[in-house]
Amino acid sequence: MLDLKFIRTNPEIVKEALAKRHAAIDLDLFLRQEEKRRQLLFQVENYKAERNKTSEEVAKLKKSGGNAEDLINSMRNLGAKIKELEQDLAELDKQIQEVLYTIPNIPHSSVPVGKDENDNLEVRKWGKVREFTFDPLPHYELGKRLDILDFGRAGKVTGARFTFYKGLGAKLERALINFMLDRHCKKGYTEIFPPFMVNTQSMFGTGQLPKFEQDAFKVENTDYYLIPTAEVPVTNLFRDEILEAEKLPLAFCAYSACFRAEAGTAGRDTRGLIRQHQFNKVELVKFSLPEHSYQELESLTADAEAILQELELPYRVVVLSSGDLGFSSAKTYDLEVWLPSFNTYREISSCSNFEDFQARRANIRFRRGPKEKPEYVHTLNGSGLAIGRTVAAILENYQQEDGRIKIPQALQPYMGLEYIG
RNA sequence: GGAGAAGUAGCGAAGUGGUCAUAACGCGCCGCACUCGAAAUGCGGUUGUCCGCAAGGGCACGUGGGUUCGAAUCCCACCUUCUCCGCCA
Repeated sequence: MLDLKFIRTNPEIVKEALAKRHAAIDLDLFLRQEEKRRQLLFQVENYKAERNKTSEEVAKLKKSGGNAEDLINSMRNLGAKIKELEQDLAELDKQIQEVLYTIPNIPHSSVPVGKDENDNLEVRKWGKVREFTFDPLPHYELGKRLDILDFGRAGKVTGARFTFYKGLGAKLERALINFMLDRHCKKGYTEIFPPFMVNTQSMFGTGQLPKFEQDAFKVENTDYYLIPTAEVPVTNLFRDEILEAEKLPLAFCAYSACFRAEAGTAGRDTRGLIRQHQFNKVELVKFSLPEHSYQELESLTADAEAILQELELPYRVVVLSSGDLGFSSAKTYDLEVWLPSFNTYREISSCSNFEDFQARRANIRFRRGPKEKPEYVHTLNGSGLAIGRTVAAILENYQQEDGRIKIPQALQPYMGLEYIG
């Protein structure tokens, strides 16, 4: 969420940001309400100051044995008036918050202005796309033939967009999780194994709520949501806390299952591992000083890229245009891996700098020194990487003419073999 | 799920209707003094937030309501933690 004071003093910047994102929010109405709120607040506080003063006099009078009846009677009206105004204020507050909570972050100046994903800009490309001497199969076809992925029975047992991994398929998934966590830990990330459910407050803190409720799975009769990414529990680790500046940056990596309702994607990527209601992911999360967050974004992105490089999977990096940028993000790089069956690059990681947008929602702050005012940290995160899509990429890119799958060199110690099949 | 206890500053803790909330007292932390230096000792300082150019004022004692002229204090609901019982991997 944006700073209310900032919106008030820089309405033009906010309007421009909203336009870049094609977000329809009536900022002028919002600002008028906000003005009204401040007037009301001022009035209520004046009344309260009067009440406090009089109450003190009552106390003094009673202590010295005097009669306070008149004062007490005169205060009855004031109390009622305060209560009434406070109700008005609460109502106005609610209206303002409803809008405030749906205003997206301001895109960073380096973000290309654009309409949608078609305006994303390629930043760099890595690796050589393989030339096949035979017709490559899609990963779901390979998975079925090798008997390592079972989509049909998952449909029976649970429903569409779920998968059973089996035998070496299951082992490959597990090997990738361990491989990625090991690599990130070696680079200084602290491993976290988070809860896979979080409460409403946490979902609000990272920006999933209130706007994107329909994308999440809620556990009935509880205040819990299945996490759509480990970003949510890990970023909320320090909610309502004040960190010491010397401890920053903090870097965490976390494996978790991720649960997404995938609302509005009916008919898209219905086959295979690309779009599931449940998938595994290793996530990177950083808490940074504001002045370092953009260099942290570069290094976090590089850390995610390093996994693809070690696995020798061709990929490219794109910077998302303002129209494609996520709600909470100020700048996002997507890593897209080459998938032969799609004959294109598909997203396998998304690395974002949220600046203080999440920190303000979740109230995560730091202090530069004793006596200094607390400031909001900058939060960042990125997939490092999505496991299911990595499995798909390995199956497709490493398939052999005889139907076997070669295991990437770096992963062989984790798999204990060179080929599946 | 049942019974009991507790939630106040970084930690421990006092306060049981009004001059006790910039919150006693203790520990910790920071500064100063003493010292060659340190320990010990002494003195001082140590919550956050909102409105306001400022002066000044408001709010917060787990959370939300209620009673009252006035609530940390009384009442109700909820949350969390601890102890015991039950169940369970």
